[in-house]
Amino acid sequence: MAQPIPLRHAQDLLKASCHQCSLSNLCLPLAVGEGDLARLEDIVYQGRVYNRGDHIFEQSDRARSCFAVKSGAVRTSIVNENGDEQVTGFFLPGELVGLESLSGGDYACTARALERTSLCEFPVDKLEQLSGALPDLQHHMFHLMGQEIQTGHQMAMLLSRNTAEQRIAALLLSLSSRFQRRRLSPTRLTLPMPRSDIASFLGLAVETVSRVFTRFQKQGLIHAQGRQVELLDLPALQAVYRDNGEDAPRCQQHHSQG
Amino acid sequence: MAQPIPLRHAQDLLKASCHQCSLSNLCLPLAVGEGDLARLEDIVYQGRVYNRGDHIFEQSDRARSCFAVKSGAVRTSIVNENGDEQVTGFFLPGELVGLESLSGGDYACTARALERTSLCEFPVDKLEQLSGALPDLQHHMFHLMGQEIQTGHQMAMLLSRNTAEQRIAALLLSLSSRFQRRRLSPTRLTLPMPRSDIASFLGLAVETVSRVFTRFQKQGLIHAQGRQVELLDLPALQAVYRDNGEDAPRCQQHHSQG
DNA sequence: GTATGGTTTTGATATGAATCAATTTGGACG
DNA sequence: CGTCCAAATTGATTCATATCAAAACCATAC
Repeated sequence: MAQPIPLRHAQDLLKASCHQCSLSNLCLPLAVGEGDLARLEDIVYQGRVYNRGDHIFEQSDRARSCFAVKSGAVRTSIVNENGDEQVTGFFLPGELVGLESLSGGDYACTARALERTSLCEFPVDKLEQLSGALPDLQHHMFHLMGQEIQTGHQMAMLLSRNTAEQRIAALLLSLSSRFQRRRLSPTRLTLPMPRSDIASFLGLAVETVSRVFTRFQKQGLIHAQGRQVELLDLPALQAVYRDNGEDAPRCQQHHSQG
Repeated sequence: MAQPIPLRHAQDLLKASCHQCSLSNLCLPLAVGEGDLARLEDIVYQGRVYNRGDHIFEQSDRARSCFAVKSGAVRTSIVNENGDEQVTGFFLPGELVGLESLSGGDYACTARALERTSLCEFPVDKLEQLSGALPDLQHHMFHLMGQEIQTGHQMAMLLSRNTAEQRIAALLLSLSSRFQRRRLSPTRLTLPMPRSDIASFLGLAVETVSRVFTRFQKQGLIHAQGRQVELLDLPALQAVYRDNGEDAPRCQQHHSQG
């Protein structure tokens, strides 16, 4: 049942046409010049569509590819030796999942679709080969991986130094700006993940996440209806993230009560 | 005073001789064939020696190089917008510091020597160039960066799911195996960092670190005398890391109450 | 329309680690 | 050899969040 790489039918093995992709300015194609784009298209497969819960790759399977999200959303998670799982990332359209697979060996995490999702698949060996030939692509891969390392450090900071409120504010703000990057509303979001995934990702209990959502709502920072979230006061959320309980607000912005 | 990149005297700008370096089997040279080693040596500078506390590079400075530790130890840290600092990593001989600098732009963290330390310096532009020419080197760079991303995820897991005891056990075990890689004793370590750095790295208060050390000592897991630490019972430490408070020990190992 | 199972919310309580406060240790240096 | 300052330890108390328990909500299926 669980295939390392999903079985594909012939008609699914479509060469992707980055030229026509609306995400090309967010995704790998942005790294290569018009002239070399064809060579990137040569190695990419437009994969099948995944339904909610479908696994894209599984921890410990041989790492063959990394994936770009075309539509939908992906979450990655790792399971430690004790068997408990932690969500390690959420990936939205235009973002690359499984960059660690470039380390060779096996996938260090499991990737699943959070909703109906379509992906482009980049076989690591070909991607590596092409990177050797296209300095711009190599540069961009280094860039992306470096970013991912930095994100990890930010995450460590968030997890070890920040309160539940700050962590959730940070996540909402991150999602907001990533939505904006795609020219979607930065204030009206539909969260692709359940509260439990948010909790796992932020190192909190589900109950805490729920409580913070209601607290934010009561404070007028957000309006949340299940997965529909409206960010009513971005500056205030930023303030929460920055100096949650701190007495002295650094800037002139302070959020309204009620 | 604070130089982005330390000033060097002419005699310090020595071409490194990876051929003769005892760490070549742990460091970048291991990636390139005997024939290409000279090309790597061409781009590496054997930097000056750093004293305890010397900064190697500073957050927000232009990222020009990454560094391999030859001897001594390095710690990296980031400072967030609130101004509080978090230690993000410790680097021992044979390990590469500042891989994120390959993302281009500025350093995302500050690196300082924890003790008298000597480093080799790899200018990122040249390293990138050479990676394009030497597939094995490129492969290795991807490998290292992928590893670093994975380490980040492990860290996130540790910080959000594990108790103080588990975090400290994990750190001691990590140091132990990294010492062993260098053919040093895996049980008698001299910690290169103060308790406060351990605390910051693991997201704990110094007091907690101190308490756990004494607790471990009382339980006969370690013998600690300041920075001198002897790991008396590695399997027990592993057990602590795995299933700290859990009722049912998974394996046959249970530690003695000493 | 009503049953069903998972998700989310809410409440009460317990607890691990932070914080505050003080003491001890140990190395650097005159 | 004693002084000094930073690092480390120990103790008492507080607090944020986990945990336990239950209710409410919501989508889907029947």
